Amino acid sequence: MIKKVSLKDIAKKAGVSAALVSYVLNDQKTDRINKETAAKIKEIALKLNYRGNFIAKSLKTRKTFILGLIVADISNPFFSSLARIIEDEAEKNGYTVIIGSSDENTERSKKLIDVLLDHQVEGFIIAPTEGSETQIIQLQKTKIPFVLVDRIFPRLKTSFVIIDNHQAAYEATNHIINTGRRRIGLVTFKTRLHNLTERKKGFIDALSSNTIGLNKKWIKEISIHDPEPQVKKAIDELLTLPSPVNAILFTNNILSTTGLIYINSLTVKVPADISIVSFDQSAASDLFYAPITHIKQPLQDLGQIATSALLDMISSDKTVTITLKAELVIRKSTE
Amino acid sequence: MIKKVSLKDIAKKAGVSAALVSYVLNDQKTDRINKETAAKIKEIALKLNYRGNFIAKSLKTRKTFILGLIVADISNPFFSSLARIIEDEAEKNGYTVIIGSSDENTERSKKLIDVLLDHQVEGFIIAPTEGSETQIIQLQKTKIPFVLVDRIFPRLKTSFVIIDNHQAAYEATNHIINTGRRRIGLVTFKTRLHNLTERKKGFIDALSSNTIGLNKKWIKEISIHDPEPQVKKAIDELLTLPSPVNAILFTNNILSTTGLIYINSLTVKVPADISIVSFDQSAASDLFYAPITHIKQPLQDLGQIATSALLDMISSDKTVTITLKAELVIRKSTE
DNA sequence: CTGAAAGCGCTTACAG
DNA sequence: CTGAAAGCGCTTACAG
Repeated sequence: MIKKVSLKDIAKKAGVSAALVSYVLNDQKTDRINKETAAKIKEIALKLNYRGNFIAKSLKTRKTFILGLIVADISNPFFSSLARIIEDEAEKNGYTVIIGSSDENTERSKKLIDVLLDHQVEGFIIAPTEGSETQIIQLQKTKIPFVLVDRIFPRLKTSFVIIDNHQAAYEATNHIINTGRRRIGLVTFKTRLHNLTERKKGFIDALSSNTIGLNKKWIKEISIHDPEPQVKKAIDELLTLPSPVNAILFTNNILSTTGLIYINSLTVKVPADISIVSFDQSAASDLFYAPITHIKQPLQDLGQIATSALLDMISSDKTVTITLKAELVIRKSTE
Repeated sequence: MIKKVSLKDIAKKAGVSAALVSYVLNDQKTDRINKETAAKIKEIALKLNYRGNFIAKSLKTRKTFILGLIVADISNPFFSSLARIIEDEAEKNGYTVIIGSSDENTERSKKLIDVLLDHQVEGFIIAPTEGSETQIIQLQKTKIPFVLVDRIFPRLKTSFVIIDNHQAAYEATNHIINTGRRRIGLVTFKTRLHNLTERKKGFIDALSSNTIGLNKKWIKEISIHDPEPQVKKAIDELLTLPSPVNAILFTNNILSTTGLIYINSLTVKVPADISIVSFDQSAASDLFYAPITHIKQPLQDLGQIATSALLDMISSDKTVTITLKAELVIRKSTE
C-alpha cells in the first residue's frame, strides 16, 4: 500500500494534536472547539487530500460498515438484480456490500462465509445453497446478525425475507386449470431447497383441490448441474406420454429459459398445443413468440426489506421474518 | 461487533507471548520454535475457534487482500458473468472482491471509487462509464494499481484488457456483406465510450472496404437511458426507408435483446427479409426463431487476464495492455 | 527457542 | 478550548 496522509500529518501541519483533528473531521464536540482552529484543520485536510483510514477506524470502533452478501449464483439475473438492489439500499445507509457467489456449492459457501467473517462484515444476507444448513447453524453461534433471502431452512429459527412460494405455485397452477388444461407437467430442480419444495407442493395441492389425480410422470426433477440435456429430455417425455401434458409449469428462470429455447425448436405450438407458466420473468419469456405467463417476484421489496432488516438487526437485537406475495402476470402463453 | 478471541487470549491460555502465537499461526520461523509449543498453540487456537482479525492485520501489514471491481451495470449478464470470473480468479489468489455497479452514472462511479479507496482496496478493475475520465486520472495519482476492462480512454496511459472492437465489428460487417446484403443498419448507443465508437468505426470501414457508400440513415444511435422505445423506433425507421435495410448489426446485448423482442413481433422474417448480427450472446439470441449470429467475446480470458494483471501490478510495478480477439459465431440469422 | 516493545492510524475517556 | 495517553489486535525487528 502507498503511504497516505494521516491524522498526524494534518495535526503537525496545523500545530494541534491528532485528537483534535479527529474530533474536527468527525464533526464531534463542535460546540467546544475553536471555530477558526476547526476551519484551519478542515482546510488543511482538504488541501492534503486526506482520506481517513477505515481500517484503523474500524479497529478502534469495531464498525466496518461492510455487509456480506452470499448469493447462489451471481450470473443468474435473479440474483444479480437482487444484488444490485441490496447494494443500493446498503449504500444509502453508508454500508458497502461484499458479494460472493456460492455457485450452489456447499464448500464454496463455507469458504465465503469464512472469508467474509475474516473481513469483519457486520452482518450477512444469504441465499443459502442446499446442504449449507450446518454452516448457518455455525453462523448463528457467532452472534453476527444475518438474514436469509429467497430460501430458508424451516427447522431453523432465523431472520428471513422470502416469498410465499406455495401460494404462488398454487395460484399459477389454478390459473392453468381454469383455462381448461388438466394434464400439467412440472419441471423443477431435484433439491430439498425450501423454496422449490414449496413450489412443488403448491402445484400438487392445486391439482388435488381441483380433483385432478396426480400422474407421477408429470413431475420432472432436473439435477442442478448441467440441466440443459435433462430439461430437453423431460420435455420430450412430457410430450410423448400416452396422454401428453397440455401445460407445463417451470419452477424457475433457468429451467424456463432452457425449456423455452428447446420448445421453440419443436413443432408444438404455445398456447394451442401446450400452455406455459414460469417463475420469474426473463428475456426468454418476453421474447418467446407467445409471451410467457409468469410469477413475478417482488425483487425490489425482497432486497430492500432484507437490507433494512439486517441493518435493524445490527443496531438492535431482533429477529425479522417476512413473507411476501408474488404476482401472477397473465400473458399469451396461457390463453 | 462481538468480542472475539484474540491472539492474547490464546497466548494467555498457552502461557506464551502473543508474538509467539503470531509466529506459530502464520507458520513463520517454524525451524526455531519448539514443536510441542507450536502444537499446543495450534490446538488451543482450534479449540477456541480462533479467527484472526484481518482488520488489525491489515493495519500492520498494509495488505487488505481486497480488490475493487467497478462495472457499468451489474444486472447486465455481460458484467455479472465477468464479475463472477474475476471473483473466482481473485479467490484463487487469496483475494476478496468488492463489486460496485456504477449504473453508467458518473457520480455513482466517483462515489464507488471513494468508498473502495476508503476500504483500502489494493487495486481496482474498472469498466469505466462515459465521462469518468477525470476520475481515472485522479486514481492514477493515488498510485493504486488498476486495470480497465472492456472500455478504455485512448488518451490515457493505463493498464487495460479489452477486445479488438474495431476488428470484431469489421469482420461481422464483412460477413453480412459476403452473404449478399449491402444495405446494413447499425443500432448502437449514442456515446463516446471507446468500445462502442470502435465498433461503429469497424462497421463503417467494412462498408467502405466493400465500396458501399454509407447512408447516414443506416446508423441509429440510441440514448443509454430508457432505450426500449428508441430501439423500436430505430428499427421501424430502418425498415421503412425508401430502400429498407436488409441487415442489422447490434453493438451490444442490451440493444439486441430489446431489438429482437421487437422484431419478433413484426412480420419481417429473419433471415429471409433481414439478417441480424449482434455483439454478445444472450438468451434472446439463442431463443430467437433463427438463432442469432453473434460476436462472442472471450469473457473468461477478459476476466482472468485482468485479474492476474492486476495482481502482478500489486506485487511489482508495471503496466499491462492487452487486446484480445473476439470470435464471430455464424448461425441461422445470417444464412 | 522465546519475550518485551514499538507501532500501524485511528478514537475517546480523562485531565487540565 | 486542547492535549497526553491508552488501546483496538495484530506483526516484526531486536535482544537475550
